[in-house]
Amino acid sequence: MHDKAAEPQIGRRRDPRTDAAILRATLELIAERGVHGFRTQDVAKRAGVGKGAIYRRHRSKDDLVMASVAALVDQEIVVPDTGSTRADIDALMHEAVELYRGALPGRLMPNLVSAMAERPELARAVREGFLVRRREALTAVLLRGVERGDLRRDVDIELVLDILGGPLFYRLLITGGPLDDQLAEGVTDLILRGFAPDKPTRARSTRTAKEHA
Amino acid sequence: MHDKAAEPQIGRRRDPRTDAAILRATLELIAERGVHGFRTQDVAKRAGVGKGAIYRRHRSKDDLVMASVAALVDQEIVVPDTGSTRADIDALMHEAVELYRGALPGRLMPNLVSAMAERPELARAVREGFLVRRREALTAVLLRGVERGDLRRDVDIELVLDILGGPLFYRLLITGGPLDDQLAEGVTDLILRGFAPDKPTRARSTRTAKEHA
Amino acid sequence: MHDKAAEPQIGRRRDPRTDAAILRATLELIAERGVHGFRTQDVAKRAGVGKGAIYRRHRSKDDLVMASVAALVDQEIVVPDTGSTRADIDALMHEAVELYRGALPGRLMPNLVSAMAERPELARAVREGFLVRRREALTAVLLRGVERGDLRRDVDIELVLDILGGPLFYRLLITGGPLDDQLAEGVTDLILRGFAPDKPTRARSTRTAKEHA
Amino acid sequence: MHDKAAEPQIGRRRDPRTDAAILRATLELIAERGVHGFRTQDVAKRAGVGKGAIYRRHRSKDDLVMASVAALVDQEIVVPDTGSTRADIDALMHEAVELYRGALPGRLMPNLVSAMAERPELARAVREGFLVRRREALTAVLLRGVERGDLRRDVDIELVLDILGGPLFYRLLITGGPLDDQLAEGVTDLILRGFAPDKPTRARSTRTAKEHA
DNA sequence: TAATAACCGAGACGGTACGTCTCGTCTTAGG
DNA sequence: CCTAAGACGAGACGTACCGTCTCGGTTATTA
Repeated sequence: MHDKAAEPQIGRRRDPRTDAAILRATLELIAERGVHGFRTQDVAKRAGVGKGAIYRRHRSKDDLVMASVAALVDQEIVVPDTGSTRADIDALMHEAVELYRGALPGRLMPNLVSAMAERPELARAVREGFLVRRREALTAVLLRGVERGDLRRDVDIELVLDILGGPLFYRLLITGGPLDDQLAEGVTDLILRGFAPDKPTRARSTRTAKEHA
Repeated sequence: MHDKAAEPQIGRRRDPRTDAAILRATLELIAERGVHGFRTQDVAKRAGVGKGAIYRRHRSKDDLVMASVAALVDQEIVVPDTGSTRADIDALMHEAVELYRGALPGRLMPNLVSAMAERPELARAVREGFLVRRREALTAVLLRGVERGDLRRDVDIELVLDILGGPLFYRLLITGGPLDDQLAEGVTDLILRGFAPDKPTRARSTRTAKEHA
Repeated sequence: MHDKAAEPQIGRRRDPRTDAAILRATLELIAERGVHGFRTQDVAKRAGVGKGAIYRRHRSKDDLVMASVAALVDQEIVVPDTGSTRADIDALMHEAVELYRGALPGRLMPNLVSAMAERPELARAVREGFLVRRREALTAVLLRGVERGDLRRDVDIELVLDILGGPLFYRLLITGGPLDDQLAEGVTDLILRGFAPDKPTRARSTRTAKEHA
Repeated sequence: MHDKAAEPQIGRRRDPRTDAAILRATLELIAERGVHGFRTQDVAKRAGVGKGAIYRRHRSKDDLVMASVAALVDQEIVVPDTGSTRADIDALMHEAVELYRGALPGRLMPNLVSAMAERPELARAVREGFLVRRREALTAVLLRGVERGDLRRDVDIELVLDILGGPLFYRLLITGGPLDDQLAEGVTDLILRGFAPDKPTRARSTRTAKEHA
């Protein structure tokens, strides 16, 4: 958003429907013509607003794109609690796969990456406003896994998070490989196996192996 | 290159130093201002050439970007063969970490990602001209690991490659986390442990643990 | 004025101080920045009112300009009657010189001219509401001069009026020459000499009449 | 013109046909839609050029209008020499009347006036580049008239020039009165009669002196 | 006294022209 | 035919301004 300052108490208030219409039109146009293929004038026309209304809210076209993406991904994350560490991780991973397999995030994420590289404050906003929530949810699940004896006590949580998320983004952004359940399950499986406690905790590891089979 | 056809035999010949200066200036400017943030005019000025010289060689700005990147990544990859699967993987991973920690590729990659998303031919060029070679080197090492009994015979090579590379790009592009040896070794370690053959449980895992320590 | 209709009998009445403040601010801003150089928003700010208050009174910016000018020039003209034709003309001419030498009308007039050229109704308003009164006063004086025998009976009053007023505006608007008493007296003198009755001077008036015919 | 500086010696030269096409299109559009009623984009389209070509030559729309006018009025003035002072003055006056009666100058002059009031350097340019030539031609004719004995030796040339030109502009800009031969001849006649040498008629000058006192 | 209606300042709104900027091409004088 | 410099046509961008509308609140007349 352009003005994060508190709303002025006098004068006509900004119409929230205009806010929404602008973001909505932007997302539609990005999906139709690509991030650099649409015109601000088209956004204005489709949203039924003037260009001024757009630029009052977003300081540039890039900013508009970013805000639209942010609005799109601004959703609650529920920490799953099925009783099974594997099932919990799987739930979050499948959710992520679903999200990025969608048309819009798939087209937007690459541009977001480039914008983040050039604008640190945007990078911070995306990380703190979006990634952190997913990472916190995963962290909660992983810590329960440790408590439950499914994961080693000295597991490097940061590393696990990057291994869970990395391949997903790698395929989305770089290799173009498939974002599917197989990926999600392959990674989850590796984590559970690779970071399983060393000890002779047989019963549990057996169960894990069974679930995999 | 714009004209791959045979060089004309008459008239003044193109100066190869001009070719190089253009590519070099382009890479610098991409790193400084991003793929969409630099201007062809700037490339001309920095390279000390006219815009004509650029467009005689590259048919568009995107083409110029592609050629520059191609020139950058056009380097040999040696497949390491130390006798130890872990050491071989580590060698390749450390090399990659070194590469992306460097100034130019590190700043180039985020911009490249966004450009790739919009230009499939650029994406293909980058994948085939650059990634594929690293992946093939890793694949060779992994297959030797399988032969050697360090990895399961049914290991999903594609998945392993994505798990090896994913976290690296994830930190570079998204989280901003550190690109260091700890990351490289953590991932290598996980792969070797997670995809270790099941049966000969004890001896091997012990050895693996030792190597890690 | 926007609504010439009778004031509504219910609701809050328009504040006459607001009426005046708007006109005053408009005139100041026209003088400062020209007819096309000021903004309605500036008028509102300087008058301490909202834009709505302006547009409730004037249907457009041009209308506002017109009303402001009308308010400015809405002044009585007294027809002088000293007994001397020369003194009467001089009185009116000096008054005019004084008026246009002043800051506001002097700066307003050039802008007004351009606005008049594009808006016939403004031109008419200025002519009828302002010029006509001066011209009528002069006409009265001139007709008395004719009766008194100071001017020829067949004098072209319109032409005399334009010769009296023209040089004044010419200097104000075009040449930038001085608006001073010397100008006023020079023109007055010429009129009295050039349009003096023929009789007392035989040779000359005959020749003039011939040439004119 | 935007850049009065010397043309750079290297690079492509500005196309003089583009210069002319822009001015031509501008004049046409002014005639069709008025000075403020046309759009720069329309000029570009009609001239078959890009907006850049316009703004490379003229720093603003107003500047473009002015340059167009300047091009229009940039014509040689020939000093007439018929042997008759009256005929010489008449020739110049009729020429001026013809000029300002035309559609374009008639529509442009008012705007020029307003622009001159706001931009002293424009005012100077118009005066020195255009008015001065007419005034010099008239001055030459008047001085010959003095030599010839048709005008008083002590005639105030500046005043005469303003009386000759003033009524013309007054009607054009203010009163909207007719610009016709009658006006030209009436003014010429008055000058010749009013500034005729005193000598042959002593009584007159005495009387005039008395009235003035 | 309460309801009603028009006023008020502030400022967001839709619309539209402006002037800037960049791309990829073309033109010039020269190597 | 190459080169550097820079003008060219095209068209999107972000700004500025107009005249309208909305907001919370005030003022005056009617009921």
